[in-house]
Amino acid sequence: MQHQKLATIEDVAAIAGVSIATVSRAINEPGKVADETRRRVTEAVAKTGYTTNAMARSLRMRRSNMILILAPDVGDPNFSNILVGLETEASKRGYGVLIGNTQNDPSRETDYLRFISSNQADGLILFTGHLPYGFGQQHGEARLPPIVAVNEPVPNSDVPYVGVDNFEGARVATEHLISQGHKRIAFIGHSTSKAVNVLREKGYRAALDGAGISIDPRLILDGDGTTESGRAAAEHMFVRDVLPSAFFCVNDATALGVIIALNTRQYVLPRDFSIMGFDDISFASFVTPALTTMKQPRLKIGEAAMNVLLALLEGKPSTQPETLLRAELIVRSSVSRAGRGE
Amino acid sequence: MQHQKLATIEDVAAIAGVSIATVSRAINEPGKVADETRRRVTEAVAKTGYTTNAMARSLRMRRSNMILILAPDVGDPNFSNILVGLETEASKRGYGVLIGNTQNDPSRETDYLRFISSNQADGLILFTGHLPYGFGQQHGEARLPPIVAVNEPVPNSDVPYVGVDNFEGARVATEHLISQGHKRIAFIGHSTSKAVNVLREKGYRAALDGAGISIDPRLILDGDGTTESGRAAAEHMFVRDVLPSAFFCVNDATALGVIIALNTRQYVLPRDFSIMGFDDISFASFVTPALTTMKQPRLKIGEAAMNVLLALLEGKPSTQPETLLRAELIVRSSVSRAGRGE
DNA sequence: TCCGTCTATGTAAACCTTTACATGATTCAT
DNA sequence: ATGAATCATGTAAAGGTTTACATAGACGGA
Repeated sequence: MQHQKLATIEDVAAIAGVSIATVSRAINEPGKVADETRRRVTEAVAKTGYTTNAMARSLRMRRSNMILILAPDVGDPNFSNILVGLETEASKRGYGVLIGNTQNDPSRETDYLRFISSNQADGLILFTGHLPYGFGQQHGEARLPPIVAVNEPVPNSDVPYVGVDNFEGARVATEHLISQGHKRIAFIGHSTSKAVNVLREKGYRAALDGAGISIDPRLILDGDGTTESGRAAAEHMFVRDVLPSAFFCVNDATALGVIIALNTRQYVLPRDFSIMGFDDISFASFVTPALTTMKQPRLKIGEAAMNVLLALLEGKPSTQPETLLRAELIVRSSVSRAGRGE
Repeated sequence: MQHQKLATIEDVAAIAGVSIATVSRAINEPGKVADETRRRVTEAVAKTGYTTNAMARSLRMRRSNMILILAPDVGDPNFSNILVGLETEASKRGYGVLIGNTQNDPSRETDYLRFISSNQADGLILFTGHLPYGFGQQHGEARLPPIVAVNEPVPNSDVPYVGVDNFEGARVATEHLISQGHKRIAFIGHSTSKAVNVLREKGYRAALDGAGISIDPRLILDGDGTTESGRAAAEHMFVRDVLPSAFFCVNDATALGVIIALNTRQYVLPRDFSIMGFDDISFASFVTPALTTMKQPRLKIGEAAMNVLLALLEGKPSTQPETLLRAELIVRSSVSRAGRGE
């Protein structure tokens, strides 16, 4: 009773009194079949509950209508919201979504290639920022399928990229601080190694330039995007006693670190200092003070990325190398007007 | 150049000078093949970069080595951490993981059945708390594959369930409050419609019973698990002026609502009131005061659920109808010793 | 020496589609 | 009336495996 022998196209053909080719056509290209025949087939399908066997179809057609999504950490909330967009769009177009958690482990990355090399997936979405280890090796190794990178671009490649416009978002964020009267604005999270950090810093600089505010290098501090690095950077400023009136942090996690440092030093926020984050991760609205930040359009990023990939799969040449979506300014309470004329 | 015609088992057979049957055996049942032959096949595989076509294999073997995961909201952080466990365990055993976001939409649920009925997935993990709409209909409709329910059991069914032990967790949480000297402990989140809420309330009652504390029905308030319902419930207590010294909330979201209500009323926490949550969602450590709560073993839940499903797939009879995992008490700062002798 | 057993391998069917090509009927233009 | 073109359908191959069954050789015991 486990497997009650599902109806095949042959059963349908027998009942409808036609050949299996006609059944296939009636289902996939209804226009190519006479009205009366189509009716009989439809009826037979209904009677048997026939549903076409995806395996046989994939084998014959050499494609699976599946998309493989590779991410270093599937548990990352930032990822999962983008996933919703990816999945929604894929499902709309009849594609299924396969996920692989690489944990930045090369052997796991290689392992997932089997989905590609055995035709189990037609396309690939990468959150890892690099091609899976083992790709494009010698002959016989997995060929490159259509690929789209999300969040982290793949350097030195022509893989199309979809993500938030970090430069523009950082500029808007910094301009918001400027519009509140801030002139001494720190940037926490300088890093030459992460593309995201670099772009956001550029946006920060562009905003200050645009407002004719000269940049004080002592207000630009290193960070790696973690809460701890944010805390350490803020602490460092107090030790050196070079203080800003506002902190623009490379991301919300860093901003949280800054808030912790300032709270620890008994400052009242946002009276004494303003803080601006980037990302709008889920806890941003729960910190005290609630974090003013730039919201990543995660759903849209997912949808856009999947659409780019599906276009590629349909053979449409990739239109543009990257698709950038705007971040949205979310005003909460961690930013106030500059007080002491700084 | 798109498809460079991957090597097939036939190519390997030709190079190794054996039949395709032998190649298949050399790969899948190495013991059944002579050492020398096995060596030649292995060599030929290496030379061609052969990798078995999963579609053909699935077609022949009538199983896909894929698991379909259906969840109402894939973006839910609670889900995504469980997903990590599910995926890890599946991947270890050579299974792929397919995900479907139902958004509680019956038509989407039905839509995903195609994966089952076309043999694209061998088993099903359900987060939805009910069988997909359209299941078990008349003949021809999708047959039930092996299924495991996670987080929300499927009522009136024999679907095995894996989740946290809500009763036990709630008891431990309440006992913790009691151990801190609290006697007037409110329960926020009473509901007869959600299994989770009912179980947690039972745990709460059991702890009070165990400590010989009589239950004041006025301290048990309705809620649906949302932050707003928590805020409203706390507010309600002040209006009626029936006050506890501690709040045990059905989940962290509710606890957040209570904290917001108390902060708004200018109480100092946890000096004036203690608050205990359940779940340990990501923001729990960032609220002020940081929330003491019961941590769900999400990773383990995922792993356990997948293992139950895989056992089912291997034909092992389901051992027990439900697998309950213990929640862990996470002490932060929202609970303090009872102050005013209450 | 002969027979039965065991081992290693090969042959071919089955899994279920899609689709190139063939066929026969019908329509249309000349 | 005839040939070409169009249309609806059928036949059969191809897609790449796994595996039941067949075969043949080696081996051991009587």
